[in-house]
Amino acid sequence: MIQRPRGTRDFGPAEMSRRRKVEEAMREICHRFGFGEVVTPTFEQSELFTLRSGQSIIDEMYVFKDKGDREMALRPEITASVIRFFVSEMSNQPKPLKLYYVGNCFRYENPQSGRYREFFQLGAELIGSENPETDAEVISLAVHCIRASGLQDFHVRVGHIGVMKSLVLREVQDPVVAGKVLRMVDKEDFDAMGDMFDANSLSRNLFDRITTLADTRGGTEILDSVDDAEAQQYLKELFEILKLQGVEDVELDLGIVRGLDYYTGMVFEIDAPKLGAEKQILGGGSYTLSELFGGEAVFSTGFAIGIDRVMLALEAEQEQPEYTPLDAYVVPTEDAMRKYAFAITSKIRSKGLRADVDLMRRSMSKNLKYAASAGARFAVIVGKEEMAKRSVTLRDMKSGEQTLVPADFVADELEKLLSKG
RNA sequence: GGGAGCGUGGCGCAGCUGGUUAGCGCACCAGGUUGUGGUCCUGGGGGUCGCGGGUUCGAGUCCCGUCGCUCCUCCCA
Repeated sequence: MIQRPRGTRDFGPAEMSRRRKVEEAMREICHRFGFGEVVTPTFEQSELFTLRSGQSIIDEMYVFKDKGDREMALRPEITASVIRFFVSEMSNQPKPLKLYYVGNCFRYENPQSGRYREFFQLGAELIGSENPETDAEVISLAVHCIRASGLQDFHVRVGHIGVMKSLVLREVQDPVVAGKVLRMVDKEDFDAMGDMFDANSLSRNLFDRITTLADTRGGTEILDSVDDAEAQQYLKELFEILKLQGVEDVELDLGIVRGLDYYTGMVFEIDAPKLGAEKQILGGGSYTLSELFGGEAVFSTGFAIGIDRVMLALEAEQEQPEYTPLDAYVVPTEDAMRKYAFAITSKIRSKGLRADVDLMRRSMSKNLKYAASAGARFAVIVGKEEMAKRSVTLRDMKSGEQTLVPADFVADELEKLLSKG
């Protein structure tokens, strides 16, 4: 038996139906916000990703040499591809550019709950603008996407890495040491940071200010305690606009610090508290990546949603909706009626309804049983008596109620009954 | 990279200290039922007990190894 590769999943029809609904709802929100879809390759030259995230990620990617001896990687994320696409082919488009994507990504990691080697992301990038309203627009889009999925319990945190960066760069003279400090803050490794402070004879006072800042979170009222005047003003405007867009309940969290250099200011995360260990369902922020890929410096703000985790969070908080893949299942009462059954089925399908018909030459009794277990909302009984009157019987599989309808109007009648629920 | 738990028909499981033809529930297929499912009855198909080795007269059961799954830690683009 061939096994499924580690960390990958098969999705059956019922699960795909739920996933597609969530994905569709999010896409719809993206379109409403004026974002257009892009699709980029599933694999890229691996350099694209090491440029963005550093050499160390090579161990966590699926890398391979193609037949022309080029080093390729299955994409571990999609932002890098979108920015590559922008730099090489869309940089002369009118700004701002609003792009979104949905796709599978691959990371060679140890699988666990909410973490897979193949996973799915929906993300958006707003390219060419840098100001509070731009960031607010992107956060608002992100929050609306999550809301559209149906998830109730989620938590939005917004931070600004400029506050921490300016504090560290201002107080630590050696830029190499400053970089180390920032990375340690990112990893919340304050023990190691303390040791390094001692080794470089940096003041205990600065250490305390950094840890305090990393711990600063709360409502907009804590904005007043931000001692970086520029960031303070920026965040004030950002939160104001968010509120006007109906996005409240956003926590300010100055502890969100990304170690990577291209993050410029605002950073944000959303988690679903019900998920436990892997509870982050979305991450984003503003950055400048384009010059890394050989373009001019262009500011962008973007985010990516972990669709798999959103699905897990939805499962954790709500009953799964019943899967009814068929509006009608057509049942001939006897062999002589089978050909009519196909004609009726075709008639129903052509009206856009989901219909199926017996292909196993089963008895009527078994067919009704099958119709129920296959999740058909109605059975359409095609029998001799009805056909004599050019009619068929519709049977509501929930109530058992039956109605005789003219064969020519099956689909219309079904539509009417379906709309009643 | 470190740790924990688990591998027996499609799914969920039982199988006591080793003992003869490996079971149960659900699901699937058929018949009872040549015009009525979500009741019932009967029958049927489907398992090299994850894999390899060892101990033994005999291994699903004990020992060693190995692979896989799940979760935690770690890491996070």
